[in-house]
Amino acid sequence: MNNRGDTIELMNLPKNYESNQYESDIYALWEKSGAFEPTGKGKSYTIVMPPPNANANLHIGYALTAALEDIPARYHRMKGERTLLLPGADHAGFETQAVYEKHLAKEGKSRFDFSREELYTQLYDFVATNRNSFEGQIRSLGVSCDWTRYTFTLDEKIVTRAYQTFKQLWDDGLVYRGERLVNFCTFHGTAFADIEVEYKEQKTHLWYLKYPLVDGSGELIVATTRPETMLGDTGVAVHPDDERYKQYIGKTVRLPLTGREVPVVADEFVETGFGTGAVKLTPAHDQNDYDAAERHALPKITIITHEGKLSDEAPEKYRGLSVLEARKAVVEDLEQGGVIEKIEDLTHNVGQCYKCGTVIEPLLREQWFIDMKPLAKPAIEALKAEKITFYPAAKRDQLIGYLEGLRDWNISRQIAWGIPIPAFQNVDNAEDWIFDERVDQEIIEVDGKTYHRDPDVFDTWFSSSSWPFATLGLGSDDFKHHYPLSLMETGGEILYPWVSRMIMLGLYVAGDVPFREVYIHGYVMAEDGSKMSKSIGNVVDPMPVIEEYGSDALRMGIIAGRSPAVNRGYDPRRIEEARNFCNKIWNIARYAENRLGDGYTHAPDADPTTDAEHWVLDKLQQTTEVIGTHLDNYRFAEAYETLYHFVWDDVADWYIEASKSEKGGGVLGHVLEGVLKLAHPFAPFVTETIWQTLAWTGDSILATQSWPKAHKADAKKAELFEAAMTIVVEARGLVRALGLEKPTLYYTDVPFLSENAELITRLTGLAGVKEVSGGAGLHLTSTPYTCWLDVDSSVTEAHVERLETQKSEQQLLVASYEKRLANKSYVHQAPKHVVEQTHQQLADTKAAITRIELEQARFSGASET
RNA sequence: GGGUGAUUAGCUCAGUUGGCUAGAGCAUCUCGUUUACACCGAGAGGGUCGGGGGUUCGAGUCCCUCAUCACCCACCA
Repeated sequence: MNNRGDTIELMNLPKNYESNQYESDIYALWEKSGAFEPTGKGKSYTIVMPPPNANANLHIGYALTAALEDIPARYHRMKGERTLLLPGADHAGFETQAVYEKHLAKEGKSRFDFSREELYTQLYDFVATNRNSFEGQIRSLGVSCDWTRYTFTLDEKIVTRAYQTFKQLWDDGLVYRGERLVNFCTFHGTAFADIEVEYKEQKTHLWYLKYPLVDGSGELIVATTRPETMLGDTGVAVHPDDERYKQYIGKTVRLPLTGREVPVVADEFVETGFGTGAVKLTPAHDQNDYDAAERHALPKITIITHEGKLSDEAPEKYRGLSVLEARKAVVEDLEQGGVIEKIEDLTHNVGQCYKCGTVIEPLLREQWFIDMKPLAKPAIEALKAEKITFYPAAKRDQLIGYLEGLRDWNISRQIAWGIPIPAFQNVDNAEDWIFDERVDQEIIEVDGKTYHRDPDVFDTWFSSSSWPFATLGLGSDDFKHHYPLSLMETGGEILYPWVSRMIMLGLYVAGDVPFREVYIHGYVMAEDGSKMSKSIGNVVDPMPVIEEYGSDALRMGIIAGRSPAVNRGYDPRRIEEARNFCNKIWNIARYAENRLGDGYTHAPDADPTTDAEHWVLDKLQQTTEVIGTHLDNYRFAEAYETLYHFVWDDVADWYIEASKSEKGGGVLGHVLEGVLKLAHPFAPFVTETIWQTLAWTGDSILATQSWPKAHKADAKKAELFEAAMTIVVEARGLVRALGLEKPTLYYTDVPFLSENAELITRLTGLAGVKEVSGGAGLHLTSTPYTCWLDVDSSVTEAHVERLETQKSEQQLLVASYEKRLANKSYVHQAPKHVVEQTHQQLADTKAAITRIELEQARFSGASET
């Protein structure tokens, strides 16, 4: 009668790990205990977390980010380093305002219904609500950050830092105000930096226009995709070497519709192969034309306003029309006048606002610019001197290439949600600008003169550039300990806008590179490999995943098999795999706790006695080293895989099974601790939960325990366990392949088998392992120890067949080894250890063949008699 | 146009400086009520590493080239 269920009630813990029962309590325990404050005595390890946008909930990609930042933080903390993982939130300037404007639109309002001050207050409240929810989500992901140092990008210390950096640039003459072409979104009413413009292919036409020469010597034909801009033309350019047009250089053409007379200039930017090789120049509305106009001192006529309408500089009949309306009207009029030579179809890229898709108009506007060349130079030098290590390494060269071609940076934004620019303009003298931090006032008096505040705010990235040292507090104790940061973990999309600028301003303001290492993560794509997007509706929310599978499972499932900077689809099967892994750890602990019993007292240095114990301690030692090396090199997926197979294959499948035949306890307790510690950076919740249930851990917290240390093990005894494993594997194989019914394994005079008899019996499902003085049966061929299974004669034919297959497989190997060793170049040129290895392989394989042949001989002899 | 990355088992992907018979998870097939776990155990099948050249004793790994895909940068008025 099986009364197991009735009598065995030993487990204190439920069978399956129910993550959602423990996670929030465990996080609260960590936070309450101050486990995440930088208290380590060793060297510093610091990550300042790229602050997520405070305007929305986190998406699944943030789970990857969280894991990539938290795993190294927990690992280094356990190694005793002074570890700081500093959290924050980003006001995300324009991003957030765009989100908020959508909210307003739903209520039938727009930003024009409010003053900038009113908008700012509303946005602050809007963001405050959202911050709570994503801070909770970061906790749910188990991120071991120090909340006491939490920083928001509009906190006073950050704002003040932005002012000071601006002032320093101002004093050094690196910031200037100038009228330049800016990328302007006429819908949002703000300018963008070059890298914020998104280019998309558009089908349009190429119009060929005839511009008559004033002297009557003919006409020039220019090609354009924007015929309406001809109203603002101030010249025509041709390539200086273009034979077709040399004769016209210096002459004058008369523009149709406006009648303005403009010069023909020679400029090398013209591509002779495109269009007609003659280019109309509209300096106020095209960057190339602007540059050419600067070189040839041509005037700039603004015919498009910031609202996207034709300006008063355009002929009266077009004024007030939108750009597209004007295009239509202009084309009609040109056709009437016979100016259009032909129209071709053309597909080309058009710059768009990345939020609303409005075509970006290059418009002239007074803005603050930073002179980037002097900032880029030291950054390039630092990168070339390899002061920062990149993962993957190729990103470094990419960044250098970017810095070498850098243009000046427009830091003015015409929005409400941001840090006001601390600059004031003399109301009586437009050229007179002063720096002043009294941004809460619109008008100030200085030296009897009246100044008016610049209504613009900084580009978000301007203040973010100081993030590494602004969060720590330049010159503070934290700064001394933690700057430069160890690691900057971020996505590839902000390599240019953020990473590059942090490096430049870190060097400029703080005098050193801001971080030693940069890890670029790939993106979490939708399951089918496409981009996740709200409009398509394939965005995965991490919270239900955590609810169902647990935070640990999400963390491990999402780093599994990922390489830096490579995009990959979200794979729920990996999450499930990791959930099962958590459960495996859980059940190892249940087994161990039961096995060790209430009377167990933990001794960290318990001596191994059995072969299996020596073996598992040896494995634990090796695994600790391998995981450490992987983590030191930010090979997260490899580290996780190493852990997974150690815990599952070595500990659970072999050691735990072996331990059932043994009495011990000390080593089991030690191995359990080792597993929990090694797994902790990856699966903090389940490991800490278990730690808290252990009788001997007292009030301690796993998160602040030390990383496993070496433990004595006898390599020879470990090898004996490997030998037992080999016997078990082959015996299982024979039992399966030949359909044997619970055979017995016999041997003669093998002490090691006597010692492990019970173990092998149970692991293989044999009737027993017995010593005899002699006998016949199926001999195992994979082990040098002489042992055999007793079987009846019905299976011998299948056995002989199997032997033949095995023999030919081994013979193929022998042939390949012999061929290799016969090659003199190989023997002489390959490294010694590789050649020696081949010799060893050859010997081992030959020995195996000898055993197979011996067995074959036994059976051929048996069948002959 | 320039650049980067990818292409390995049915699927999703590892494979660190060139060196054991190329791996994992999932899926498939077979067997299993062994005192932690069916979110489990034992086994099996499955790949000429995108094509073609080359370097090398040796190439999934390095070089050239072609093809396909993805992304980034620059833009042709």
